[in-house]
Amino acid sequence: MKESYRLHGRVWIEGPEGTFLGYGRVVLLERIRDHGSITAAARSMEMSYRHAWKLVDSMNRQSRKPVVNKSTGGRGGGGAVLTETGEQAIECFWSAHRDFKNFLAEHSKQIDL
Amino acid sequence: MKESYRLHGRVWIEGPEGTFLGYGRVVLLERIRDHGSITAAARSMEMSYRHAWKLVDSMNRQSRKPVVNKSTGGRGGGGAVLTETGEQAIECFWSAHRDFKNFLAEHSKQIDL
DNA sequence: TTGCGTTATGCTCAACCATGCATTACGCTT
DNA sequence: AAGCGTAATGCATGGTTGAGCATAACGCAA
Repeated sequence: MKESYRLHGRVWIEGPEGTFLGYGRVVLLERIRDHGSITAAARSMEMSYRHAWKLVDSMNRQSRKPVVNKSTGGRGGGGAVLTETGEQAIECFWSAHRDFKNFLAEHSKQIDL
Repeated sequence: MKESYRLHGRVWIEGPEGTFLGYGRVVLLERIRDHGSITAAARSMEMSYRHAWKLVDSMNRQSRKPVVNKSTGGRGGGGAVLTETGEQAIECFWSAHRDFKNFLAEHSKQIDL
């Protein structure tokens, strides 16, 4: 009997103001690291800059030390750089996320309906 | 150091058409069992009858055997009764949900930021 | 036959969220 | 001084979701 039912779900890290790190936010951080700007990062994942900026702002506000350093003006107009703290945040989330995926796979087998 | 960050999340059972069983749906099933009608169940949890009906319909469509038996007209105008299959569905979800709660609590301790 | 309470279903409205656009601030480069 | 690309931010728009209202169908009771 094939599994016609599967356990799905989502996890995120909650901070003082609500969501601190979720799947989309972490991917955004990675894109910022790879592209060097919020603009390019947002575009690469088909997210509006407006929204991306708000997410970064939310993460920075809730983190003791900034997750992303933003600069305006200058050489290429400015940009955004992932900090060491941001790198750790990514690691931390993926770790929990990986365990969660295993959790879901394991429990999907136990569904008998 | 107090846990200023905690892992949160949601789980649900996915069926052929998408969500089959989630937290709200299971609570709805329990209320139907306790009240004997979709109307009363919906009211008891401050949900519109419109929405509650759609959820029940969705669950019945995706289940091999109906989760709720509905009848129109008659003694009290009709009503809704939770089936044995529905009872098992509730059990199945709470089981996964309970394990998930433990998972979240356990991993919340491991967040170091 | 009339009345009642529930299921069943369509339609409109409000809230929320993200998109998209417009505009300003910024600081290096030329 | 002028230009460039990005951060920063307000405002209008569109899509989705559930609430709320209106109405019909149903079947038993009085």
